[in-house]
Amino acid sequence: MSTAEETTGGEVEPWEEVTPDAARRLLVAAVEAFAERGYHATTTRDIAGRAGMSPAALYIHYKTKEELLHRISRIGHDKALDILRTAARREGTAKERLADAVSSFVRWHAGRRTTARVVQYELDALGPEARAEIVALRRQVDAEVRGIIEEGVTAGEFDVLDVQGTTLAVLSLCIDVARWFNVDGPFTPEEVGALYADLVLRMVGAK
Amino acid sequence: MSTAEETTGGEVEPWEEVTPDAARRLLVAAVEAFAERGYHATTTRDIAGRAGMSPAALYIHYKTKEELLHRISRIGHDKALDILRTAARREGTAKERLADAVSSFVRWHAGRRTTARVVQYELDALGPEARAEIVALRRQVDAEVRGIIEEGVTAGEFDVLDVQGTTLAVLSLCIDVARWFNVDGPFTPEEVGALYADLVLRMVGAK
DNA sequence: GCCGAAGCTGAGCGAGCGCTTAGCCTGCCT
DNA sequence: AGGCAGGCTAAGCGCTCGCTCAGCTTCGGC
Repeated sequence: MSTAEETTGGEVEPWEEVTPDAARRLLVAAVEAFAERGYHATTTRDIAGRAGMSPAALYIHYKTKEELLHRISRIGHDKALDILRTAARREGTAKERLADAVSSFVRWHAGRRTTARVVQYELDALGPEARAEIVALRRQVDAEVRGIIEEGVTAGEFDVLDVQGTTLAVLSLCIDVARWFNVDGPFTPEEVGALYADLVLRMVGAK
Repeated sequence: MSTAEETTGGEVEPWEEVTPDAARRLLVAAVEAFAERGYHATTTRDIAGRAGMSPAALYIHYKTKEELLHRISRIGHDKALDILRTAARREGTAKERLADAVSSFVRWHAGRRTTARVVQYELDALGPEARAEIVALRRQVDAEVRGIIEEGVTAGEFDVLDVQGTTLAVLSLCIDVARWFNVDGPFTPEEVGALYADLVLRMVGAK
C-alpha cells in the first residue's frame, strides 16, 4: 500500500541504496555466488570475477568476505521486515492483513529467490555479533506475524490451537519457498503467493 | 505399523547398518560436523578428530569427503521415504494416513534434526551423479504425499485447490522443521508432529 | 600543468585444505 | 614361530584459500 510493490514480489530495482557503483556490483555478484554455491564454497576470486574486477578490488570496498554477507543479510532482513510491517499495519480485518502479509512475503521469497536464499540460509556463516544483530531482526519478523494471528484470535476471526507454534509454521512455510522455488518451474511468484495465502488462512481457521 | 517406531520420531538407534565400527564412528562424526557447520566449512581433520582418529584414517573407509556426504544422504533419504511409505500404505482413510505421515515425518525431522539437516540442506554439495540419485528419491517422497492427497480428494475427504502446489507446501513445511527445530526450544518432537498434522489437515480441508 | 587522493591491479604471502604415502602395529592362519 | 593382510598414524605434497601491498592510472582543485 505505502510503497510501490505491485507486480512481482519485491522492490523496483534492488540494492540501489548501496554506493558507490563498484561496491554495488560486488555485492550483487556476491549474492549470486552465495545463492548458487553457498557462502563457504564461494571464493573472493569468484565474486570479484563476476563483478569484472581483480580479487584485490573487493578489499577496497569491504573489509572481509564476511562483511559482504553481513551487509546482504542486513539489507535483506530489513526489506523482509518492511514487507511484513506494511501488510500488518494497513487497515482491514486480521484475515485480510494475514493474507496480504503472506502473499507479499512469499512473492518476495520467490521473485527475489537468490537474495532470499542467502538471507535465510547463510545466517550460520556470520560471526557472533553480526548473527546476534540478524537474530534480533528475525524476532521482529516473528512478532509481526504473531501479532496479526493474535488479533485474529481475539477478534474471533481465527481458530488456532497454538499461536506460537502456528506462527512458527506460517513463517517456516513462507521462508522455505526460497529453497525450492525454481524460476523455470510451473509456478510464478504471484501464483505461489496466492496459493500460500489461501493455505495459511486455512491453517488459522479463518472464517 | 511394520517396524517399531513408536516413541520419538525415528529409529531405534541409527546407522547400525554401517559397518565396520570405525566407519560408523566416522560417519556419525561427519553428520554432527556437517549439521553444525555445513559441508564446505567442515574439514576432514575435524571429522577424524571427532571420531578419535587421525586424518588419514578417514580415507581407509571412504574414498573422499564427498562419499561420506553421499552415504549419509542416501541412508537418510531411504529412511525418510520408508517413514512416509509406512504411513501411506497402512489401512485407514486418507485423513488418517496423511496425519500419520505428517506426524511421523515431522517427528523424524525434529528428533533426528542433525541428520535431517544434512540430508535436506546439503544436497547441492554432491556431484552430478550422486545428486541425480538423491533427486530421484525425492521425487518418490513427493509421489507418496501427493498420492495420499489425491486419494483424499477423489474420496471427497479433502478440499484442495491445487494438488501439486499443496503437496509441495506440505513437504516444505515438514522439511523446514530441520532448519528451525531446537532441542532446547519449547517443543518436543511429538508436540510439533501433532501440531503439524493438525495444520496439514486444515490445509487440505479435511472433513 | 602539477599534485594528491581515490580506485584499481599484479604479484604473492602465510595458512589450511583434501588427500597420499611409507611404514608400524596387531591378530589370525598355518 | 612365521607371514601377511588389514587398520591405523606421522609426515607431508600440491594446491587454493582469504587477504595484503607496492605501484600504476585517473581526475578534480588550483
